[in-house]
Amino acid sequence: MNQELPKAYDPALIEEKWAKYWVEERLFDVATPVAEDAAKAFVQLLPPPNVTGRLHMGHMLNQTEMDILTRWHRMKGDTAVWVPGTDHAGIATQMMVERQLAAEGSSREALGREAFTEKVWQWKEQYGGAITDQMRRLGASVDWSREYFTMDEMLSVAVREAFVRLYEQELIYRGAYIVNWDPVLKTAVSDLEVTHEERAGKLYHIRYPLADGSGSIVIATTRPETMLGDVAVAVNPSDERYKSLVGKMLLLPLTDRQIPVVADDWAQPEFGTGAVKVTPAHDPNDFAIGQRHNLPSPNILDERAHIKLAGSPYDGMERFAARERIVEDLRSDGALIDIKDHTHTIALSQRTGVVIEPRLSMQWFLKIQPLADKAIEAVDKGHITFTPDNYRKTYDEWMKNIHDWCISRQLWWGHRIPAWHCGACGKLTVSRDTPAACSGCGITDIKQETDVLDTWFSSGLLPFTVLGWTGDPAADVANADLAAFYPTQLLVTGFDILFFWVARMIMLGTHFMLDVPMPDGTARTLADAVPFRNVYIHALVRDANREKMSKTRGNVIDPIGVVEKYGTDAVRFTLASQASPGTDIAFSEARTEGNRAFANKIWNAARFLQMQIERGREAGYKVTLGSPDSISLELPNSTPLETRWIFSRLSTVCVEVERALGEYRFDEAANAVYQFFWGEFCDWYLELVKLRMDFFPDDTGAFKPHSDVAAITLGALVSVFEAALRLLSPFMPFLTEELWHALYASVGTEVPAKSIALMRFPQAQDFAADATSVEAMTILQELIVTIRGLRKDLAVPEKEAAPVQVFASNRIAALADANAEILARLARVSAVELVSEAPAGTNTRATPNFDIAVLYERQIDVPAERDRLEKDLIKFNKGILAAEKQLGNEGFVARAPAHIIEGLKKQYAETLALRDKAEAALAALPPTALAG
RNA sequence: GGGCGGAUAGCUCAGUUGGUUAGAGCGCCUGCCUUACAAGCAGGAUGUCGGGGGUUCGAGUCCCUCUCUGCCCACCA
Repeated sequence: MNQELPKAYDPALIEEKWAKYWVEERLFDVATPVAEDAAKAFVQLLPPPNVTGRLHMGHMLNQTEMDILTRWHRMKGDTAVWVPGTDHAGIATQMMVERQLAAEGSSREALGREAFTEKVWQWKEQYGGAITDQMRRLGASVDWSREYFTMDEMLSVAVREAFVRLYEQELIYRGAYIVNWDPVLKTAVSDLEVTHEERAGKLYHIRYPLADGSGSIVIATTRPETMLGDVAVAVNPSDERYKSLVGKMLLLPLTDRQIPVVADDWAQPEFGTGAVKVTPAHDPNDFAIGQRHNLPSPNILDERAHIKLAGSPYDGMERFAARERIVEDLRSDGALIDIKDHTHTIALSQRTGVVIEPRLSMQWFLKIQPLADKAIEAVDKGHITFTPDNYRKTYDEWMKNIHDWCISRQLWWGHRIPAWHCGACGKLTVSRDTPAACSGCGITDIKQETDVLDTWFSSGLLPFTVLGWTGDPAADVANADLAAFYPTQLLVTGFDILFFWVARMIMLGTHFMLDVPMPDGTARTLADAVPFRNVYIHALVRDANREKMSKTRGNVIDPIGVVEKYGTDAVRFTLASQASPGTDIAFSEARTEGNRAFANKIWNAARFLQMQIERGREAGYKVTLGSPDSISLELPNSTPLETRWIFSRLSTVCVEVERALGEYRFDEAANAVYQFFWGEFCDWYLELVKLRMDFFPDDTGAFKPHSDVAAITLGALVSVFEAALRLLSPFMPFLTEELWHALYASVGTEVPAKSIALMRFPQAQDFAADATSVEAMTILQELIVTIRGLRKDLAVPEKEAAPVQVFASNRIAALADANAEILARLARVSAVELVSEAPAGTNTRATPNFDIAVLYERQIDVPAERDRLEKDLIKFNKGILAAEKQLGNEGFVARAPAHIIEGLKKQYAETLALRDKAEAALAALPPTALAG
């Protein structure tokens, strides 16, 4: 019945098993809570990965952090809900399928819209689950019953509702404006989807002659090909050079058109020639000039950014080819005056990398200012907090300079805009449901808008749409999920989508949820309309050399790869232990290896326990596992020192972990449990426990009579370990699950829950704090370490026991005497002799608390000892000097707090004593022949 | 052009509202196969806290400045 654990930790043997178990048992599904549980809700929305996505290190960090927090809250008794889902990712997914079609020799156009969309759905069904499958494998404790896809029917209805409401509120408008056009995707993209890059380019100086032949103006441009769309040349009204020319007509070279010279402040006299050509359809600034001067906006580029100008020799030419031709033609016409080198930033499409073409086109926009105002206020008033806090400023800066959001995309994959065009009267019918007829003239021959919505429009609504928001106040106020789970508590995400997603959720969340009354029917305030209360922005995961991971660099670390190599728990722990807010993470395999060693350490501690339990049982000791929340509050009188100590330490670690996780200091939390488990529980407690649990039968096969100490220790050992597993569980869910079940199996008790994840998170008050024992233990540890060090210097063989002399205060001497067994075990001491004065000789060591001597015939290595003492002396003297300087400083004595002064005085006295001893020891060293 | 961050041991990083003589992991050196663990145990070495200046009784921590280095935002042809 008691299955023995394999000797070495092997994540492959346990992880898949538990990952499957957690999902199949639906352990993390959360039903809509009753009111009192709603108050304890801890809700997070997973930043939805793209359906096309593959898990990368950033995801894994994000999910590790979210999972640690979710598991922690769940174990604390909160209603922890982590809602997973995937994003339809309009552009990315469409590109993916188009690429596939191209490989098959087909294309989206060949299929037609309906068949293509069908094809994308098929693709999604087949491959779209890859990333969520990876999440399952990594054990993310999400509520799979609430999994969503952004194009699910419920969410699509909500998107239409949101769109129509915004339209009705006159916050959505349609119009012809300059947008960022991606000529490869043949769609508009938002400002955020454009990146800027500095490149070496040319500034072309071109002469535009005056129509009356009286002269000319030389303009400067980086994009000569757009001259075909010029409608004017602008000069600054204050520019004396051109003042007389304003209002005159120019002959546009290579064409038969005439264009006016206009005066506009935009033209800067210092730049180029001070005269700028105006191409309203292909430059946002020129568009503005055109508006100011009532100029036409001829569009000379098609959706592929090829010249589209009927009758022109350039018609059909690709834009850069056209540029070359036009420059050549201008040159032969003598209109090209000069070409200067000119570095400037150019706009690139984030998705395709192609140069963005500013292009006048009909698009849908969201009027952002009213939404932004509320979103700014929500953060200003502290309804939403950012960690690290400096992102609040970044957010604020962006929000205050925000432009209207182009929400339409000329794609086929996505939420199709719910607007219908009427060919007869031209009126738009915007409607939640497919309208039967035009709302203007009533004809039935209306056509739905072909554009779809920007993916971020739907993801910006998620915090409330995933909870079933309908837009109908009566229904929404009665919606128990919305009541219990909105606002969500926390959003964990990367800074890269701060504007794309976080800011939009805040804007759309406050906008729509303000209209939904509170569950008790009262009006909702901004404080409760926000989509989340806290935003934790996590770091970027870089490679071990701090290089940004990228496909082109070829340094992308596949999380699944490292997980297979080291185990999910080790990778999680590595990420957590490096996740300090504000700094990027340099992911190192060496560190992961170290944490796999940690997992192995835990594993072997469990094996040790199993062995002890088994031996104890053979010797007739009964082991039980009590209720986890009252393990050690009252310890029997005969409880040995180290057990009092370990419970007290456990209590302290609980405080540290609780604080650290509360501040999103995953690194500090992870380091605290690591240090506790390895540095205290394993290194000290387990070693001391061996001393107490002498379960072995003697030569005759008989066992010793039962001792209280053995019984108490065995019980405590099991309890501490069980609690430690719970403490570790949010960080290393697989390993702790496995060992927790194994522990109960060896004790012979049925597990009190289906999973350790459903158990109580250890709390400081669950364990007896005992400052006296901690202090005593600390002294003992110091004694042991000192003796070990001295033994080493004396070259005492590890196995050999040696007697020691201890000179110390009565209290410490008594402690050493009373715990001679411990010294014997951990420092290989054969006898402790308390002496009344400091021992002298080369076999001694002095510390502030005690002096000790290891009695051993062999002498210390004299030159090495001299070296050591001299180094010590330098250090002591430095300390003494510093202390004297400070203590001699009147200002310090007068103003520093008392405890600082006392501390310094004490340390000063100690250092003086240590220096004297070191000097004496140095003087007492036998002379050595110096070798040169 | 604006804004934000970083510089601490060989490497990767912690370092609370300023408080005693600065830490961890990895790596390195030495000795141990001590029955939970060699993915281990024990012991050890290692720093002008980027440079300069200032505030303060006291600065890795606050201010100024310089150097180096990341990142974000930006419609100058």
